[in-house]
Amino acid sequence: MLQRITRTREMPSAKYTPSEVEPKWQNAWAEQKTFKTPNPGDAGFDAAKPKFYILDMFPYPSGAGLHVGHPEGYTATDILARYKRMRGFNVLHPMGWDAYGLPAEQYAVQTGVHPSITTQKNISNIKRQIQSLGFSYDWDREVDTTDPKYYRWTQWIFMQLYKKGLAYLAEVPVWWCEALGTVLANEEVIEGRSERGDHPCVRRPMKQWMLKITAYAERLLADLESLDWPESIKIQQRNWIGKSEGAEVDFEIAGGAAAGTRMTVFTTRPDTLYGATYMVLAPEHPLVAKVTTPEQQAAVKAYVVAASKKSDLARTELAKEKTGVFTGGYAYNPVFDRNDPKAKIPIWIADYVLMGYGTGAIMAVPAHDTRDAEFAVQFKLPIVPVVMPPDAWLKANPPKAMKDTEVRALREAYLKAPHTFSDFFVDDGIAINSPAMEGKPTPEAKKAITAWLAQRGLGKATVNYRLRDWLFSRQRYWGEPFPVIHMADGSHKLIDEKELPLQLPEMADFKPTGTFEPPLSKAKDWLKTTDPATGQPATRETNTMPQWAGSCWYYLRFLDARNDKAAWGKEIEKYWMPVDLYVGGAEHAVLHLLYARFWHKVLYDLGLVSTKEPFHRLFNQGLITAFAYKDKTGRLIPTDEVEEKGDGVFVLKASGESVEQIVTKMSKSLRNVVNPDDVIKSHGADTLRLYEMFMGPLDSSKPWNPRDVPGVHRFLQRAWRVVVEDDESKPEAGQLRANLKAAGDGDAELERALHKAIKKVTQDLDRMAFNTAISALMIFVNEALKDVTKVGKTQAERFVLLLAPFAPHLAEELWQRLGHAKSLAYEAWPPFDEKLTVDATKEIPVQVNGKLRAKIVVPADASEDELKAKAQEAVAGSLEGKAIAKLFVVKGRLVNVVVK
RNA sequence: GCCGGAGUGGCGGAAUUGGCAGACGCAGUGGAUUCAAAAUCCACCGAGGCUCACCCCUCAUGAGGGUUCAAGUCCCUCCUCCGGCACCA
Repeated sequence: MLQRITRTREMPSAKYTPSEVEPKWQNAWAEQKTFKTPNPGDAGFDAAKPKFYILDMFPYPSGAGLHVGHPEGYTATDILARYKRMRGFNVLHPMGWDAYGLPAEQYAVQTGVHPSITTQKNISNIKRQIQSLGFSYDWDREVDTTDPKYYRWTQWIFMQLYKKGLAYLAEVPVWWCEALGTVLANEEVIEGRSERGDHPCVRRPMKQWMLKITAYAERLLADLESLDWPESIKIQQRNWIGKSEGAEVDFEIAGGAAAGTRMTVFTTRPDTLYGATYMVLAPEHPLVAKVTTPEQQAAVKAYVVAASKKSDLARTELAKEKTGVFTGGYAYNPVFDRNDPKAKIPIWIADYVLMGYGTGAIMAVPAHDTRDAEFAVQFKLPIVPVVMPPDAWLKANPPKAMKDTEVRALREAYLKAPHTFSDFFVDDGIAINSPAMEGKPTPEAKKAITAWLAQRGLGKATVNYRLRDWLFSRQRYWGEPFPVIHMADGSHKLIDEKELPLQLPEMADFKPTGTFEPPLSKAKDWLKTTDPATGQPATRETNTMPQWAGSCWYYLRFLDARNDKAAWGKEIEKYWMPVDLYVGGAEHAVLHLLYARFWHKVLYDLGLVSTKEPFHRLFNQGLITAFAYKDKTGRLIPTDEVEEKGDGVFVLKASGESVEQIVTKMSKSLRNVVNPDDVIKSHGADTLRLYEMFMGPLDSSKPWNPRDVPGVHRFLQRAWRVVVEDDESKPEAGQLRANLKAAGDGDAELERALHKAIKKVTQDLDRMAFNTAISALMIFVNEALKDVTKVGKTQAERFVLLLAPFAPHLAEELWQRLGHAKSLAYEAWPPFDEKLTVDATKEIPVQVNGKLRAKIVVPADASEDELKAKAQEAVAGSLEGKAIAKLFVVKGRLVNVVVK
């Protein structure tokens, strides 16, 4: 009896059963450490092989677990990792956890459960989910940013930045969220409310740690050129860095208390200097108090106070109308003689000028700048044209009364009254009313006036960046503590490296302090320390680092994750870096990718890494969306309230009212969220992997259609059937098909189909076109199942290897059943013969005057003459009585006969 | 407003350099198998027309124009959707 049960268990299944096959192989890979990757110097390391570092953006282990968007990118990288191993690469493919984050801390505030407990629980859940998909990560390299063994080195890198003078304390305005009791990063606040919880936030100045990313602005911009990244991401980074070239120009204040003081403005259009009819200072500008006359004092003060209460946002988005106040003061425009009445121009303050950019002061040229124009119109300030637009512009934007007027008249009108034209001219033209550069085109005029100013010590060419320094501290508990102490005299210094990691104090109470002090200020014992160098009492920094810190360098820790002597080994870094392919969502286009590049460049300057850039190639996967429905009033309807009535017609179950199918982000309220666990349970991990890749191109967003999942599952069943007899009514059920038991070449036509598939899959993997690669596999299986007894053993084997990166569990099972004891993970990728990828004969379309008229069957390599002859024969009927004007023959493609 | 990206059957999507538009999958229709069903297999499956049996014809890749023997693909104008930035002088 016992024996019988054992025998039954050992009997291989006849049917494709993912729930048996998948855990079996996941366990085998884990036990045998199939995907453990040796480093240079380790046993088993083969230096002769080329390297491939393929990285996923590591996830935040949220309590909600994985959604189907995560496995999309992870599956793509896993397929490529497996493929590259089979192509003979040393593949580095790690995974870890970006585990600091606000949710765990908020949960701690509500429940008192320590964030590390919540975090570990979430990590183990999400790790289970990731492992259930059969990804080939080297789990011996797993990292967790909240692990002291990891953040010790995050703190160490901060110390390097500090020592280089790239970290400093500054009083800056930050978002304070009363309800959450913390400061939030700009990106965590949307329209003045917290992203999480939707609580109101206010701007207030606080002392914060800043990192001097602006010192690297030029290199961060220039080195983008060398990267194989999506152009859209590069453009976003360029915009964010916002380089603009122009000039600084000094204006001297005329009269009053500040007479003679120089006021410097930044402009990208020094060529319009003769058109500057007023000046504007940001309300926070230090010269405001000095230039304001006693009569204007009250009005200016009121405006400055009002502006300080507005957030940056209110100053921009809500302010459709320009506001400002005249200070009563004047300045001399340096291009005019002091005695010239045009030289003296009024100084205003207005909040459309920002203190944080350039010098916080501008020269206003209303004729050639839309913002200045709006302001000038509002406050009736003079508008002087100094750039003559091209004729085409004048004709396209004439004053209302001057439509169809000739250009000469338009030019005269422009000189007299540019504001009467339908738009203000802000582009390049010819300098006018500008003696120092009269008649010069804008680019030359800029050079001329900049040189003119420099000669007289009145200005110089300057480059400005929009990029600001990085606000690097948060008033939170759950983050890396700064390795910094503050002395009684207000100075600060780094702690000793031997003290690392500086661990977070254990706390029972995570509630906000109720003041602006961070939660760590409550850990009194931890707070007080002494400076070992001087023996003086000192206090620890109570801010913690932002979540970005840990993710700025995790790709480096993966190289040498268990090293407790250094953050990573030098030789190891040299071997693996840079990351060859980095895959993740486009939401990190700017922040994470810019911060990581910044740190990497600092490490490069310190000689700690060997490459200038961390991520050579970047690929953004698209969003996975879902279907929902919309009724006539535009109301969104959850999926489960709708049924389909044939071809694209959907109606409400309750009323029968017809609704429209639309695509949305997955959301709980629309009940269209897909949980990967459910898909694995119903169809298996290989089906989930395959469906995610089959949906469409990796980089485009596409809707999840539950109805399509069984389609790819059926394909896997068919693939199984190529190898295994699955008819349970037959005595040989569950066995290898008879034609596969002995070596054999298989069918010659099928061999061609196989070579076609190998070629297509190989080429498609090289261009990351997974959907079409899978389609090629399907075509082969369809071909093979036309007569499954014709499949030869090596054909089956090569097909299984081809399938392996996509559906690794199924492939391993079939590989084993084909008689192999070892995993196929390191088997050589099957080669193809170009000659066998084309059929012996080909069907060629024949067109007459571009319209399809016939098809001819010719040998694949038929000559042009042969095609010509056959084609004319085929369309003889259509050619009757007509003269052939021309004959186009595209070899192997088509013939087009042009007749008159 | 500015900068990107995209519009192809009922649905997801294919289509090397301009060369048969709709690969592959889903859904649908008809049939085989079955006591029946599931599963599986076979056939059909853009729209319209034709003496819808066979052949064949016309139209069709968001709209309109253009270049070309030939346009989903190249050029111009416009529309719609998605993403990013938003007074940066």
